[in-house]
Amino acid sequence: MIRTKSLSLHDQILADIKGNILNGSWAPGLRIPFEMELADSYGVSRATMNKVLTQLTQAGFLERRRKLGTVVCRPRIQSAVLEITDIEKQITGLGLAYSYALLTRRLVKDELSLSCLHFADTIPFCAEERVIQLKTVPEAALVDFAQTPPGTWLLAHMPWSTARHVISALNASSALAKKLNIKLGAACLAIERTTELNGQTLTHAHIIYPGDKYQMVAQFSPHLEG
Amino acid sequence: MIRTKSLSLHDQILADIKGNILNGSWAPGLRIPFEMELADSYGVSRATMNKVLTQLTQAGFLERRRKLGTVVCRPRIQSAVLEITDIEKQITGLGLAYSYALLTRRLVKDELSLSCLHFADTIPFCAEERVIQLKTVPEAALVDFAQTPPGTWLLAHMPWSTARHVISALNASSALAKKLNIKLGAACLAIERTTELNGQTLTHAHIIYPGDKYQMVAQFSPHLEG
DNA sequence: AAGTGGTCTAGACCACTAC
DNA sequence: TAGTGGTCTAGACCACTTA
Repeated sequence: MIRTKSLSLHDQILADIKGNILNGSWAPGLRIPFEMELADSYGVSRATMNKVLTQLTQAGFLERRRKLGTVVCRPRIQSAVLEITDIEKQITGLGLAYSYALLTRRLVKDELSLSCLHFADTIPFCAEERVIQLKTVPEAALVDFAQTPPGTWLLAHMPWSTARHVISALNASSALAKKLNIKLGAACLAIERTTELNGQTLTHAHIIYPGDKYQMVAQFSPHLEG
Repeated sequence: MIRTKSLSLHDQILADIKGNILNGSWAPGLRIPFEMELADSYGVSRATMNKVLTQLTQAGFLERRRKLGTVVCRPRIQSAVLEITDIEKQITGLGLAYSYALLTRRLVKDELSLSCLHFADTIPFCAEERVIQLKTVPEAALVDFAQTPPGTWLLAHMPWSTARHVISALNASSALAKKLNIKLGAACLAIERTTELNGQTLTHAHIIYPGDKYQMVAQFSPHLEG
């Protein structure tokens, strides 16, 4: 094992074992040495070794069973980490100038409905339809969202929440085509995001990107750097 | 704190603290008690408390700095876990019958190019264009892939690897429309998957779903169950 | 200089499960 | 019943950062 300086013991060992799995030295199905044996061979305590093996197990590389031992898992191209960035950051990250326009704002019952556009260098980047539940976010009724995009405002004013994203493809309707300045029927990428807090819906966003201007990238990298 | 039986101490404490953050009791920016104080208040050792706080930090809920203390992070709707399942499992998971057809198979230089279709109840579910690098997977040259889909075969015969997914929307070309039995220009969801092993490209897959038949779901659930 | 988190150890007991 | 992983503790030393 190559010992890199200024890296903790367990991180070095983790990188080493992960390397064995990723380069094929430790094939899926292989029963690897017992925790105590590994601890001895690396010259560390069982606690440190356990920390490493626990992390690798949580990351999906290993499967452990008492008495049976530790086995290398079959790869499952199954869960990938999808980066869903704030729209403003998406655009400025591309080196473009960001701007924003509120199209409509309607307040019906306990729902605030917003329709807005996000621009990259004055070109429409995506269209957003947003519904905010005022029962859960009453303060939103007092904001006009003329300057601040609802996503940005909500991110700053909400506590932690969970979100569910549905990604789909659709053909641009005439209204959408006008908004985004694209051809009627052009393929678009749609992201529907439902944000919840304590099981209650906070907000619902429908964000539509022209298919030729945007694509999402998901990296399968089992929750571990390296 | 509610103590659920048959759950480890650190898991109980983790659920408790995560609850405080998710329900807003501990707002973003709040400096929470020091590790020792929390350990005392929960009646556990510092090591156990550290395990909990380390996990929450890795999950993006907390930020810790020596001397300064531990602070609740701002939420970042940023990384979501995207489930990218095997196509056969996708279809059978919907309660439909899976079948598969190989359309073309060409061997040029060190690349094996395949074109195939996946069916759900005899209806085209998605089209797959696949290129396998024979330099990295020489065994693939001997397989005819008439019965076994390349994705399934590769998953079973490859060691661990990393993958990068690019998700986009496109209008169906005439050739694609015929294959999938959809209208010309219909919006489709396209997934481009590049699989690497030790930095070398293993295989490249281009999978296209009719936009009205399939959508992807990504759940933002910061690497922790609950 | 002091205080906090980061890491590591040695030892212990328990729970699960193959035998 | 024996062996392995799961968990927890008490104590220690170090590293980083603020004061």
